[in-house]
Amino acid sequence: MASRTDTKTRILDSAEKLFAERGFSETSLRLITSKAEVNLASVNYHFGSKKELIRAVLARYLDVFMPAAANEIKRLHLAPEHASLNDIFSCLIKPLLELNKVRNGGTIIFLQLLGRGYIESQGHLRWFITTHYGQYLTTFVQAVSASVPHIPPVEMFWRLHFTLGTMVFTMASADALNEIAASDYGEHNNIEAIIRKVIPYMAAGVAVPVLSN
Amino acid sequence: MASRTDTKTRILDSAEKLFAERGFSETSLRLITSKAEVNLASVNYHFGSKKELIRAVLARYLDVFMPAAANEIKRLHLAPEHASLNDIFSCLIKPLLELNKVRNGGTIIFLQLLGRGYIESQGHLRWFITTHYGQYLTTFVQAVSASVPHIPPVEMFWRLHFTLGTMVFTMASADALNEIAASDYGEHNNIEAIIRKVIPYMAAGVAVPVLSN
DNA sequence: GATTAATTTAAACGGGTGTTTAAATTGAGA
DNA sequence: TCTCAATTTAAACACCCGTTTAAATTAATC
Repeated sequence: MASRTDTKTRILDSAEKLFAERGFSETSLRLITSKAEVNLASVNYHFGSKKELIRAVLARYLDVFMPAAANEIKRLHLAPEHASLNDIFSCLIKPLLELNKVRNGGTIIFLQLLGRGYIESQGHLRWFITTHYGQYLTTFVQAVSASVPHIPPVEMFWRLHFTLGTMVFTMASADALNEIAASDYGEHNNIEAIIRKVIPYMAAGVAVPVLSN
Repeated sequence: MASRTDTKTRILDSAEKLFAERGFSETSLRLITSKAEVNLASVNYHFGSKKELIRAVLARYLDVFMPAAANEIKRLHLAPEHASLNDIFSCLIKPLLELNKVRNGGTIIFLQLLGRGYIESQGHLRWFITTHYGQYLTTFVQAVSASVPHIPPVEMFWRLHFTLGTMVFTMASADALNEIAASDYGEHNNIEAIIRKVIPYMAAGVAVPVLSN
């Protein structure tokens, strides 16, 4: 049933790297299959279409990350003291970094894929994520809301999307930013360092008091 | 020299709307020219190439916005008291909203174009903006840095890019977010309301004290 | 009004895209 | 070992893209 390395796996491995680097619509199936050293038609044979390949690439990470993240949040709530926003965001670091064990560079690939997915207006990905992993998202949103009860729901809706934008944009351009930081300031960051930089920024923004003007 | 409405203008008007809505690479010249009711080849005749059209579309806004923004920042510094981060960010609101007078919906179109430009990895736009408007950007960065002197330059570099990501992502998905906010919370925001929501979020993130861990 | 330059036009060019087809090959199960 | 299903392959399909060409049209100058 399987050849050298599973053709399906070779395609997924090649696709996720290219998708993360250059985005979905900028990556052709011909490039993916040539890097994977498989036949062009095998993508449609195994996945049906490019859209379904994109979803499969993301699902491979979401299936690992989402349960692990939800678990961390649940554990956080077992502690008696009130969890801070920083705690909630920070407890996602471990599940994120563990993606590096699943695959080399898995963490940044996952975050970049997520970024590309939300940036490229392809609605099918938004739909796919919310219908398949919506429960996990709800858990997260509720945890955040509970930790800053002074923020009304509508305001929280906006701020969480601001946060999504911050994260997504940062990760999509992480490589470029890291290069500039290295050449201009001599600072070399790995993905964990960048995550640890962005969390306080996002937490402060979400928690800032609402002004009535 | 000019026909009905200048062909050049018809192309620019049609292009900026489509570019803002669906991104640069997802918008074909054929779509632009058919909506503008001009011939396909006229784009290459008047602008040379698609890339140069993209730059021309952005330049039309940057040439208005950048000097106006720099002027506001200069005026801010004439006041004796120390300008807060919120003040600095907020003084960009007026120049932004005045783009609505230049063209209908100009403000959001400009911000979305900016977002698309930074999101799509097309390096030629980054280069174009920094070489043609770099002095204005420097003015802005210096004003921000001076208002929160406790943030070291490297950290400021990262946080300003977090801010760029927040802004850019929010504007690129402003229409979608507004629809959700309306249907889920009954809240209808115009572009100014969204800007006034995101500024405190960004200001809080940029100013948050750096933790030594 | 004739001449010349600027602009518009329809058509084609060369290349890339995702997808489909039908034949060839491979791998198990009987 | 033969059979039949799963997989791989090369080729073609139909379509979209940005750009170029050369002829037709329009506008401006003398």
